[in-house]
Amino acid sequence: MMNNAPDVYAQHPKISVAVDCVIFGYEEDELKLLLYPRRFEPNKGEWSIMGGFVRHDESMDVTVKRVLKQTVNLENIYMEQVRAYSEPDRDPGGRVISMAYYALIRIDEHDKELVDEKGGKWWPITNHPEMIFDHSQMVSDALEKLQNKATFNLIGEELLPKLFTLTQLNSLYNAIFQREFNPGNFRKKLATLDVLEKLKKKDTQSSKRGAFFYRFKKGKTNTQYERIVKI
Amino acid sequence: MMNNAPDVYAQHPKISVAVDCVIFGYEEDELKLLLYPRRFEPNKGEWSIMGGFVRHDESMDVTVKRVLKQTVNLENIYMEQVRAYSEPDRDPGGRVISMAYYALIRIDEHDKELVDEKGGKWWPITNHPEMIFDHSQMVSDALEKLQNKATFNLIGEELLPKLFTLTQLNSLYNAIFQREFNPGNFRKKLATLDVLEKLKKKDTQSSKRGAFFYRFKKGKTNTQYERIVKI
DNA sequence: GCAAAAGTGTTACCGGTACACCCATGT
DNA sequence: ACATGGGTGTACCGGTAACACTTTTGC
Repeated sequence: MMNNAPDVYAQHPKISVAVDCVIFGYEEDELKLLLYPRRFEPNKGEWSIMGGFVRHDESMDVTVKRVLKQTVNLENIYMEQVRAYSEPDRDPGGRVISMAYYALIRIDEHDKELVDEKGGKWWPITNHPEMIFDHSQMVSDALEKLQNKATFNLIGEELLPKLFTLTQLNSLYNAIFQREFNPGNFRKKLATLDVLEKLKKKDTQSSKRGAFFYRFKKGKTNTQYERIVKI
Repeated sequence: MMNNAPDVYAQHPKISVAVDCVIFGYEEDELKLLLYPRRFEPNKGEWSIMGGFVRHDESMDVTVKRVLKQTVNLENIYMEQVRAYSEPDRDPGGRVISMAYYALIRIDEHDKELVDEKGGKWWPITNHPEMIFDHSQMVSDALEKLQNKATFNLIGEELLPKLFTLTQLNSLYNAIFQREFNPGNFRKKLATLDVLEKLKKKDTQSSKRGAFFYRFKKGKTNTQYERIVKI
């Protein structure tokens, strides 16, 4: 396409390149991921994460954005590269190199009808089915990346409602790391970070006393390098 | 090639896929990287890291191994994926998606003649020339990855001689992080890790008293999850 | 009053840091 | 003897973990 001369590039093999995106959401105190039944052979009907092929005019980031738009009808999603999977025989249907990503979305904001239409289903990270090819590996690598991210940045903005309580944030961290952080110590740690803004309003959904709502301070998002939890 | 039926895969674009490898070495108390003058247009003669195209029957790891064999004539090299670079216009010569890797080698063990032949040159990480395309970005991303690795694993086995002193290891860490770690505290930290084996022999090259040689314990390599240095 | 979740206070401990100091040896 | 790098000891400080305790409110 861009070649206009006898070209060293032209003699090299070309390969189908895809992205596969682990879509994480948070609901009912659980970290969940969105899986789809594969729509064509090979392995038709088995569970997989959503993916798409990289087009000639797209960077991989753009491909993922397009896939997310088509999948959950959301834009401006937080996402991150996980790693590339390139074993020649990883996909029995043909030679495809795939770059895994993970994305964080608010489950309550996504397009449920669109997901239903394509047979998508949210699964708890602690209890999901086996997936095609190396997708199970992608999921576990993505979770590891997410945990790493959550260690050095206070995440939650992309997964929680815009207003949330410290208890909810605590529960999110419990779900991500699959362990219980001490509520007292967790909120003391948060207090040192200067990323959250306390509001006057209270959430009375889950307690009689009510818990103050918080939100992320503008401009502080994803700019922290604090260590949130110990490894 | 593997297609044998009307195939959904066949309709998708195919793209040239390359790997580019940041080769790190350690010499004269400095972390260095190996750069080459590009051998063809566009940007012929400008500095670049070594790369190669992924063949149909190769995983990316295998491609890197092949490139390293051809470049420095070494095998069984420690290497790690950095990230993918996929902007459509990143390479003015054509559409190429590149996966960046870094590799760690012992400078004194590599094939200097082979490197010379191709115009390769070792540059200190603190003072290297501008590179083609996004290679400068690859180098800085690779260094960040290496620092991250060195934070949670005691590295050195791949960069230092088989026998080394704690002072040398200290200097390596200084070079990687571009700061001075306190020698007393550094060696106390090492003592808690149970990865190094103290030998009876002493190195008398750089001091009158002599410093004990150490080596990495078998089986402990790259299996540590300790935090070596604070971020 | 009591249960239940929100939120605070107290204390002990561990690990990092800074830095002073001792050790061994060639010249 | 003294300079030089190797190596050890110590004292302080801050963050973390464990956990007891108080607050608020609906029932």
